[in-house]
Order: sequence, then structure tokens, then C-alpha cells
Amino acid sequence: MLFSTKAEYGVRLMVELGRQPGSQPVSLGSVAEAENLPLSYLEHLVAKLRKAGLVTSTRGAHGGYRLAKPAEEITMDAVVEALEGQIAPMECFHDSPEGKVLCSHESDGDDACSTKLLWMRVQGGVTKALAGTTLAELVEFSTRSAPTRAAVLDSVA
Amino acid sequence: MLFSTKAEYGVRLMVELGRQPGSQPVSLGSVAEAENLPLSYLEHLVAKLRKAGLVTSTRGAHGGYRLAKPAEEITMDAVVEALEGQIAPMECFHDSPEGKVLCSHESDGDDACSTKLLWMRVQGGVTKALAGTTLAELVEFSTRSAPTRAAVLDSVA
DNA sequence: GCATAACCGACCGCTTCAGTAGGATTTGAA
DNA sequence: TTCAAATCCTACTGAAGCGGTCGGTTATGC
Repeated sequence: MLFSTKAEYGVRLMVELGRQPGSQPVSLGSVAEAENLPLSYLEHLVAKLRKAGLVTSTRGAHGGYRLAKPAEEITMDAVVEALEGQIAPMECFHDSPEGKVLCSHESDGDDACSTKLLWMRVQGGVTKALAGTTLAELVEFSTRSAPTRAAVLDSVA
Repeated sequence: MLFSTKAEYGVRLMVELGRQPGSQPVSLGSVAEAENLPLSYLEHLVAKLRKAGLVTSTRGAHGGYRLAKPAEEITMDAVVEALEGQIAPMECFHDSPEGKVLCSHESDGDDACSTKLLWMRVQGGVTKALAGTTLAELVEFSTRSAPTRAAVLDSVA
């Protein structure tokens, strides 16, 4: 698996928040119940989302969580990265301050990484998919009728 | 990380085999030395490649491994899948006999997976990158001069 | 002041990763 | 025919991450 359930649960949580139109916060408990996920585990995940500035929280009774930005401005690369950590196809990939992607093998006089081209392409494909999908899209998609959804999915393939 | 070092090592191994023009087999030991990887670990990886029909082996003295097909006909989705197992963005994705990708959440009366659209796109991006890259490309890429490689990589971004 | 929430840290069983170790088997060559 | 080189196979191990659970603390509305 490329991603663990942290991404799955976390995205579902975000979608659930995105569904609520009102400005009042949603409690984690109600999200957990709606999505049938363990509350105490969601607490860990939402903490990551909060630290990443994707949701805001209000404490105390009738508290809960809200999206920090409108759903149209939240892209999935930020969400998944907050949950799973740096997204790279391979250990040796780390983003340099400047050029974005570097392979740590290259510096040691070694003649170049034979795999770099491959991982660059994979990286490109993944980030394009994640950055090109907004939370608003997922919210809308999940509230559509089944036939309409099928049509959307066909357009992906 | 999307993939573990199994994919990294395995692809390097394949490239190393692809480099050898002759029809005589290459010993794992020489590959391990050339790529500076632990021989006994490579044994596990090459076993997966063999079982997947990507390499063939000849035992005994002066034995070793060869590509089972010309490098132009070997695409990286087969290689990576042999090493890492089924490639899917999420646990709940499994390929049905017919339709390719299904989400296991959908069957239980639950109204649809809010994440499906996202994972479909990710899946598409990854398989496109993997299936669109041949071993021959990587072999050629890795034997190019540094400036030429840089030009190729620029074209990816 | 009490219920309801967000917060925080520790712990736990399980699986995978990245190797290591040791041996068995096959084969070419001396 | 014996030796060395190689594949093959199984079992083991330490470390890390996954998917939670639990208990407790703090903040807040009623």
C-alpha cells in the first residue's frame, strides 16, 4: 500500500468537516460516529491536521473543529502530507531548499542513480494527482448520486 | 515513503542485468559489488523477480541471472509490483477480476467512499509513471553523460 | 460546578523492513 | 572425483511503524 489508513481516515475527517456548511465547530465524536472510526485514534490524526494549519479547534463544551480555509483552497497534497509525512517515492529523496527533489546517492562520487528517472516520474504522477484534487471536489463528489459518481470516475480512467 | 528499498535495490539489480550485453549470466555477487548492496538480501529480492518471470537463473559455477525478456519489453510496473506486492494507494483497494479497481467499503450499504475519487487519481498517476517506463530507458539513462541526464530530468518536470 | 469537549503522553500487540546466518543443491572445471 | 562457485531455501533478529487504547489534564458553556 502506498498510504496507510491515516491518510484514509484523515481525508474522510476533512470531508466530514467540509460537509458542514455552518460556521459552528463539529465535535470529533460526531465525526467518529458518522464515519464509524475510533474516536481516540482520530484525536491523533486531527492533531496533525491542526499543526499543519488545515483545521482550527475550539475547546470546551460545544467545541470542536472547523476547516481553517474554504474547501476550495485545500488541496490533498497538504492533507496527505500532514498525515503521512513527506511524500516521496523513496528514502533517498529529500527536498532541497532550492531544487525540490534530490537523490542522496548522487553526491558520493558514484556515477548516477539509475533509478532517479523512474522515481521522478512517480513523484510527479502522485503530486499531480494530490495537488490537483481539492477538498471541495471530494465533498461534492461524495454527495452526488451514484450514477453521477460513476460518470466522474470514468473520466479519471 | 511510497516504496521501500526493495523496489530501489530490485530496480538497480534489473538495470545492472540490462547493462550486460552478452547472453551469459551475471552472478548476484558481481551485482552486489557493483551496486554496493548486501548479497544475501539481494537473494531474497531476485527470488521475487524470478518468480514473477522477469529474470531467469542458471545454477552452478559460472551461473547467474539474465533478463527473461529484452529490456524494451520490461516495464517498471511489473518490476515494482513483483518486489513490493500489489500496488494500490489504500488497503481497501483490490482489483476485481473484471473492473480493475474496487473499494471494499462500497458494498456495505454505506453511502459511497468520499475518498475514492482521490485514490483513483493517485492510482492512475502511479501506474502511468510505472507502466510508461521501460527498463531499457533506465539503462540508457544511467549510462548517459551527466548534462544529458539533467536535460532528460528537466523534461519530466 | 458539572458535563462536554479538546489536548497530551504512554503503552501495546502486530506486521513489515532490512538484513544475517546457515545450510542444501547444482554445475563447470581442475 | 573433488573442489569451488554459484543459486536456492528456511529460519531468525532488531528496529520501526501501524492501529489503536487508556488515563489524565485543561478549557468552556450552561
